[in-house]
Amino acid sequence: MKSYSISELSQEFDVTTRTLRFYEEKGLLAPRRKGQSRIYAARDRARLKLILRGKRLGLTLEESRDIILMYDSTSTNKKQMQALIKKIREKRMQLQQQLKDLEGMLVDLNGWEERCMADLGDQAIGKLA
Amino acid sequence: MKSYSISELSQEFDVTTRTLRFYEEKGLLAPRRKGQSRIYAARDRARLKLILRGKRLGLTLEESRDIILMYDSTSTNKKQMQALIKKIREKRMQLQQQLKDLEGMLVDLNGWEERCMADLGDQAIGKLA
DNA sequence: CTTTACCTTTACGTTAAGGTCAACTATAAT
DNA sequence: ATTATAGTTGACCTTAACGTAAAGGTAAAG
Repeated sequence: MKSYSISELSQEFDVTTRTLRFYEEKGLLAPRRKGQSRIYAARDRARLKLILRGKRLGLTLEESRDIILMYDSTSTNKKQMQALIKKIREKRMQLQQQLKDLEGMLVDLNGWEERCMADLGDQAIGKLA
Repeated sequence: MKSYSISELSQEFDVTTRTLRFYEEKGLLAPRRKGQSRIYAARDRARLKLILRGKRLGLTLEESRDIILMYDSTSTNKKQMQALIKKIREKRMQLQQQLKDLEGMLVDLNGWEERCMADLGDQAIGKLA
């Protein structure tokens, strides 16, 4: 299976090596070692993707860690599962609110752009007149 | 026109008064004064809404300020307008990426929930057997 | 053998977005 | 007059998510 050095991974995802070490420190990544150097496997790469997606959505690292744990969670006991489902539902509600916000903001931006373009047109016309 | 005291506004949007003063300090709000007390107008309320929407989407206050400035921007000169359009497009691209991320994450969450529910079902069946 | 390129750990610094606390001020009610 | 309620400024504190610098290990290349 393909594996990566810290600099390979950092370049691929455009983060610093410090960031990768930091994520490890926080329990989000767990590369194995070869000597003292870190070796990242496909699993770590996948996790990093999840973390970065989370970041783009404004999740904290802790929230991303929760999500990663969901990915990893092998079927546990009933109480734990129910707690997990509750968390999932909460997060989904929040994401759906975010979706609304996002659509609203896109509408705004599109409106503005149109307005701006129109104004630019007016100025051009003004020049011709 | 309706106006609001700092505590009215803070209660309506569930933020602290400190937060409102902080936003003012950062140039995001600009209530007028009556004596030494702040009086927020509909305009401030609208701005606050924008700020909070931005927050939910993970925007920084500075980004939200930019967006507010777009709202306020009365047709300026051509260079400025073009810069504005560029910014709008960048932001829109970013939001569209976010939209993808969001949909991806919702899909994941829905998948997990199903899996969890299924597992819970299995356990229930196990109890009956 | 030493330079070069990567890698390591340790540790202190920084920024954003407020929280918290202290010390007032103003106004209204009792 | 005193108490209560809402407001003010100023100052320092906190947390997350890294940045940055110091000091050094390791392995291949010249």
